[in-house]
This record gives sequence, structure tokens and C-alpha cells, in this order.
Amino acid sequence: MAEILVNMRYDGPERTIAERAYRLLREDIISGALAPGLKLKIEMLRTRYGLGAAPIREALARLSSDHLVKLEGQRGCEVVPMSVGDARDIGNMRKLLEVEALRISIDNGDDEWENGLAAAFHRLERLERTIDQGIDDLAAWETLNHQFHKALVAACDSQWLLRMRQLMFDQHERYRRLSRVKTVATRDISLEHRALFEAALDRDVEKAVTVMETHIGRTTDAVVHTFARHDLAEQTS
Amino acid sequence: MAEILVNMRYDGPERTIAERAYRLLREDIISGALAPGLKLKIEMLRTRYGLGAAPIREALARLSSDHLVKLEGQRGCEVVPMSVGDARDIGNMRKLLEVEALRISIDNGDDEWENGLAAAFHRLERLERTIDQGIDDLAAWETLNHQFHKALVAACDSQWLLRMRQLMFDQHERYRRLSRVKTVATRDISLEHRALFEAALDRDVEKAVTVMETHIGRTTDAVVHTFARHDLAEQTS
DNA sequence: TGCGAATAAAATATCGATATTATTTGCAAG
DNA sequence: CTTGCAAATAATATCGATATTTTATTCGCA
Repeated sequence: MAEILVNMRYDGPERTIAERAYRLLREDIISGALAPGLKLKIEMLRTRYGLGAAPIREALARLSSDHLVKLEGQRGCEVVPMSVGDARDIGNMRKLLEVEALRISIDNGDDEWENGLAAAFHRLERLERTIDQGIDDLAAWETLNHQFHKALVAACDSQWLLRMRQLMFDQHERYRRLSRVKTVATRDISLEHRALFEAALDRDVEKAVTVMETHIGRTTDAVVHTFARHDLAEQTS
Repeated sequence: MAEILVNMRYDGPERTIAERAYRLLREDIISGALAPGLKLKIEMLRTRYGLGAAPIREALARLSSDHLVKLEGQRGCEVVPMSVGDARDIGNMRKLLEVEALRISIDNGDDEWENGLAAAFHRLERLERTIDQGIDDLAAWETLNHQFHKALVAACDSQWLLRMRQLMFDQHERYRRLSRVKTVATRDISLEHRALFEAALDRDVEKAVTVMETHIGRTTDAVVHTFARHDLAEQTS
């Protein structure tokens, strides 16, 4: 069930083992199960996932272009390291791209877009209401949050913008998860989402953009803060 | 010699056959030697480049994340098709990213940046002066043009922004080459480059941004025009 | 005792062959 | 003549083994 939710985020079916390896590795890197900087030895991954070497190599190659693993010729692979600077960089890029996509989406959005957005918002809000007891549906929340943000920009007609936005969203998620920011509890994200939702439906571009900017900015700040602590503690090794 | 120029655009040395396959394929796709939409059969590529199947598979996997080949599970690969809409999209994205990078770069640029920029501009201008007889150093011009634009944004401290800018530059180059826009001859790009160069050194951000926007916009328009004709002629098949 | 070269061990990169899956061709029935 | 099924063909995906390269270790020598 949880797997279905996770896989919903990807497009097509899983026709090949290489595709499977790609998704498994990707998820494990973004979730932090494979630590930043970790050397990815083929044999280790072979036993971990119970797959052959060839599909794993193919997956690593793809992930290197996604900038999730560093691929150094004849010297193996490693999970791309993380740093405070990178977190800021990603936050800024996400702001730039997401805001631009939002602008276009609000301009172009039709009835179908509104419907999808309302549905996504509703699902997210319902979960956020039930989550106040600190239940650990963090993964489920991540998925719905993801889908809400996606619904916001769904009417953007620039495929490249959407692609890059997605890339930054995923990279950002990696940092969010590492710092285990219980953002859900600490600050009221739910209110920000509602403001975003209403501004979008009102076609109030400037309002929506402002909210989005502070929304992403706050998330980034939280990440940078907890990560900076984490970093100081670990970087000395 | 030509190969050195081309390879100068990439970073490290070529330690592995898979890396070689990646660069060869990449170059052949961007240059148009492998036509858009072409099915990339392994056997065909094997004989074309005289390489084994494994390195080629790895290269294709990486290129799929670069969005230069489409990788459909169990159904092989094809060169990503081209379209007028995509050309516009890429042009707009390039504008967005390149302008942002330029802003930051001009803000941060130090002496070393100025030196590098001046050198790149000088090399490009010298070539542009000798090219008026229609000599076909188009490849050489592409390289110098590339390096000039890179030098402009070299002082930008956002790695992600630079990475995405590069991606868009390459995608844009694919369209430029397809439509064989003899941009060098048709409009005076040299003047635009000089304006860009001077505005950057004067730290006149707004001027530089304006010039850059029209510069990219005109290139995109030229591409869209020639491509639209090309498209109407071929798309009927 | 410390340094460097030679050797041993481990890991990656690559090849050749096989199994699996898509596609095409041919044939028969409607 | 078209449609649907079935065998044949071609292509991809995967495995197991080998060659090459890097990394670690040991031994000899200053």
C-alpha cells in the first residue's frame, strides 16, 4: 500500500529490472537510507537489492545525470554529498523555478486545473487534520504535499520548466528528509497551503507568488538550520 | 585538432569506454548526425562506433536523464524528437536561467572573472572578424561562442543554476545546428556580443540583462523560423 | 624506523552468450 | 479483402565470466 503511494509519483509501469533498480536506488538516496558520500560498491548493491550487476550499473548511470550519484571513471560511484551551501542553492533554485511555473499555471489554468487542485488540496488538508497526534505518516504526507504542489503548477505549459522544477523539488526533499524537519508540527504549513490554494483559485498571481516564496524560503531556512547543526557535528570526521 | 576543441568543452579525461560512448553519442545527437526520432538500435551503434554493447547501454542511460534520448523499457531507445514548441520552450528557459546567472555573476565578478571574460571575448571577436568570407569554421565558432557565454556567468556561485543553464545551452545548440542558422552572417551577432561584454564590465546589470534577453530571443526566433519551415516540410511523413 | 617499489587483493569495466520480450510475417477464417 | 491468430524473427535485457585498473599490503632497502 505504501509502495503504491510511492510509485504513484513515477510515470509508467516498471517493465524492466533496470527501471526497478533505478527507482529503488533513487528512493534510498532521497530518503537517506544510503548516506551522502557513501561509496556505492556494485557487490554491496547486488546483495542489498538482490539484482544483477548490469541493471544496477544502468541505474547508477542514470542517477549520475540526475546528480544523485557521482560517477568517477574507473573509481566507482558515491552518493552525492550534501552541504549547507547546496541546501541554500537548491532552495533558491526551487524558488525561482516554482514561482515561474506558478505564474504561468495560474495564467493558463482552466476548470480541469481548478478541479485537480481542489482535490489535491482537500486530500492534503484532511491528512494534516488527522496528523496532529504526531502519527508517523510522514511518508504519506510527503506524497500528498508533493501532489498538491504539482497540482498548483499543472497548468504550466512549459515542459522544461516543469521538469526542472521537479528536479529541484526532489533534491529539496532529500534535505527535508535528512534533517527530519517535522515541519508539519513546528510551523503551520497547513495555513500556508490554504493561502496558496486560495490565491491560486482567485487568480491572484502576485499574492500566490509571495506566499510561495515565503513558503519555500521557510522550508529552506528550517532545513539549513537543522542541517547546519548536523553538519558541524559530522563534518569533523 | 578539431577533436581537442570539442573535448575541451567537457571536464575530465576519458578514463572509460562508457565515457567515450557517452560523449560520442551526445555529440552526434546535438550535431544532428543522429536524426531526431531515430531509433537507436544497439547493434547499429555497436558497428557505428566500434564499441561493445555494455558501454553503449550505459551511455544511453545517462543520455536519457539528460533528455537527449528517450528510453522506453523493453522497447528500445530513440533520439528525442524536436518540435517548434520545444524550441520556444527551450528558448524561454534559457532566457530565464541565463539572465539570472548573469545577474549574479556581474554582482560577484572579481578581477579574475574580468580577465577570463576579456580573453574569451577577444578570441571570439578575432574569429568573427576572419569569418566574413563564409569559411566553415562553424564548429570552432560554436566553441568560442560557448566559452564566451560561459565566461559571462563564470562568477555565478550557484552550481545548480550553472548546471541547468548549461543544459539549456546544449539543448538550444541542438536546434541552432539543425536549422543551420548562419547566424554569424545574417545578423550582426558580433555587435550583440560586444554590447554584452561592455555592459558586463561596466557592471550595468540591467543593460546586460536586456541585451542578453534580446540576444537569446533573436536566436530563438531565427531557430523557430527556419525550423517551422523545415517542420512543415517533414512532419507530413 | 621510515620510505618506496613490488606484489596481492579488491573493485570496476567490458565482453560474449542466453533468456525474455516485442515485432513482423504468413496463413487461415470470416 | 480484411481481420485475427500463430509462428518466426529481431531486438532488448540480463547474466556469468574475464580483463583491466585501482587500492591495500608487504617486503626490501636506506
